[in-house]
Amino acid sequence: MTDLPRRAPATRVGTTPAGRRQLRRTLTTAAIDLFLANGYEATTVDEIAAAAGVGRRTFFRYFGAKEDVIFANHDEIVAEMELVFDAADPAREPVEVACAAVGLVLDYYVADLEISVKRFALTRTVPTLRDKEVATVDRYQRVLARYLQRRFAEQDDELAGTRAAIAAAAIAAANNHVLRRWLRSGGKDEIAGSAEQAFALVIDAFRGRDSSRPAAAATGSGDGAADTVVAVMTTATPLHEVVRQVSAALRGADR
Amino acid sequence: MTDLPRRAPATRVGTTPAGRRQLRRTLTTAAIDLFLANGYEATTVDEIAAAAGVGRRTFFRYFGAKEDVIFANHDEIVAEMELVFDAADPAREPVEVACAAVGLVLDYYVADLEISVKRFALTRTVPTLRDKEVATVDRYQRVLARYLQRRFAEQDDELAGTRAAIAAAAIAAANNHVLRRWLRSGGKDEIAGSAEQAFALVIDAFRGRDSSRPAAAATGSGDGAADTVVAVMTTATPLHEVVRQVSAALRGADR
DNA sequence: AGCCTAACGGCACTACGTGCCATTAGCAAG
DNA sequence: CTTGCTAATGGCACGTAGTGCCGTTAGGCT
Repeated sequence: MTDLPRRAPATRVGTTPAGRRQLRRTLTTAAIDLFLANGYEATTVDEIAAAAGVGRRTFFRYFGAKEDVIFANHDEIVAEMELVFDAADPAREPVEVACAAVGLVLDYYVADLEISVKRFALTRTVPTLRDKEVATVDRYQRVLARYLQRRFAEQDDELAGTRAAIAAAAIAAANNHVLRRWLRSGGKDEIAGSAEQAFALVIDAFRGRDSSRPAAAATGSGDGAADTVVAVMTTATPLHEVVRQVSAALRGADR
Repeated sequence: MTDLPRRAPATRVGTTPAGRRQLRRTLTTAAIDLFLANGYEATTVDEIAAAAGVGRRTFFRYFGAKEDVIFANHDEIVAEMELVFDAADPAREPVEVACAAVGLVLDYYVADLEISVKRFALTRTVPTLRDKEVATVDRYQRVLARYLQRRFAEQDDELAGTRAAIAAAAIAAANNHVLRRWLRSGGKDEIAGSAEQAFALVIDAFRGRDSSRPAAAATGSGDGAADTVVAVMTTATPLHEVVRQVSAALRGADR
């Protein structure tokens, strides 16, 4: 008789994909702000859900665990990385392709500066979240390693597996290092250049030794101790392309 | 009156360090066997404690969390790695020293083949444990990175931080790759040789480049829509240095 | 023999994560 | 407009991890 109805539920936003995305984001921002204000452990899922205007049970339908709430969309990024692999020029250096793919992670972070910086403050402070982030990075890294392993195996590299694992780790580390430095600056530093610089270190270290590729950069060779390379390009050329060209040219010079 | 005493507690083993180590090990092996038999999630801490003949509360005095029980002594390993760094010949290649230090991890795993193999079966299967292991590896990696950063900075490497992070990741990845392959073979494969081989890949990739000096990149600016950059350098110049110069030049050209 | 420190067990409590179910918003069809 | 269906949501209950607290007592010391 006096069955008090449980409660009038808020409007049903999860029916449309856009609505789901919106609510996910609302939950994420609410959680981040609460974490920063009161601490991660001290914040309960109930509070997050209440701040977002939904029930606790709904929170767990959107995020499998409390710690997941600040790491939005790693699945999307992985899927996009796979697309990069599929679309990549098969003649291009595998490590370069992998660097380009992992660069997508940077893009995602840059696109959401506000959240990225706050998340960084949390992952630096809260061990649980740090570990979770490390695990996330490890997933990217395994995707990279699988791709590199395929490519290296094509090149008859008898150490393809080992080299792929090492190179993937190096690429992920380069990405993370640049990313963290940028986040520590609050997103103010220049990032594209330092990313290219860091990736260049990796590419330089793990260049395949399948010798030359055609290059737009000309190599004027002397037969002295050090050959000379003259590269001409316009400032409209994206930096990563510059690096690719110069790298190829130097490789062509049997460096 | 009939105050039934809580229970006759088992003999108090934790008073001596040797006793504590023994009980830790008992808990670890009991946990591993239960995990393998019934699954990680399905095994409760109560069951583990009971199997080891102690109370649930005591379990949490020995391990901070359920997932920690299968990862014994990472603190010891880190401490030992620091010792290796302190005792290392300062003239030796930093990356080599770091490889030697991380080799200690291999030693620990080899010394406990039985547990190592079982733990591996778990970390391969249970996501929670996998993530925990990844986090553990990340701690080693940071220790390596700090050491390498110091050493690289001594060598006036202006990219010491970046290079250290990348090299540390590569070293850790090499170690893990070899370790996992060995564990997958049940500890039957030869390991010392493949470890040397993998480390050689890393050492080769990150050999110190104290030889060459940079060549300046000149920026010839036109005031058209796209400026032109002419970079002149020798092939002895390491690629990362080339990139740095070009990047700086392009940035200087108000890119 | 008597004390003292601390290892241990038990209890209670909070919060996470999940299965289950009733409710009902939003939509499609008549 | 009405009816019916689907699924998003909220509430409830339950198991369990992890923690604070306290009483008990083993093992060592004087």
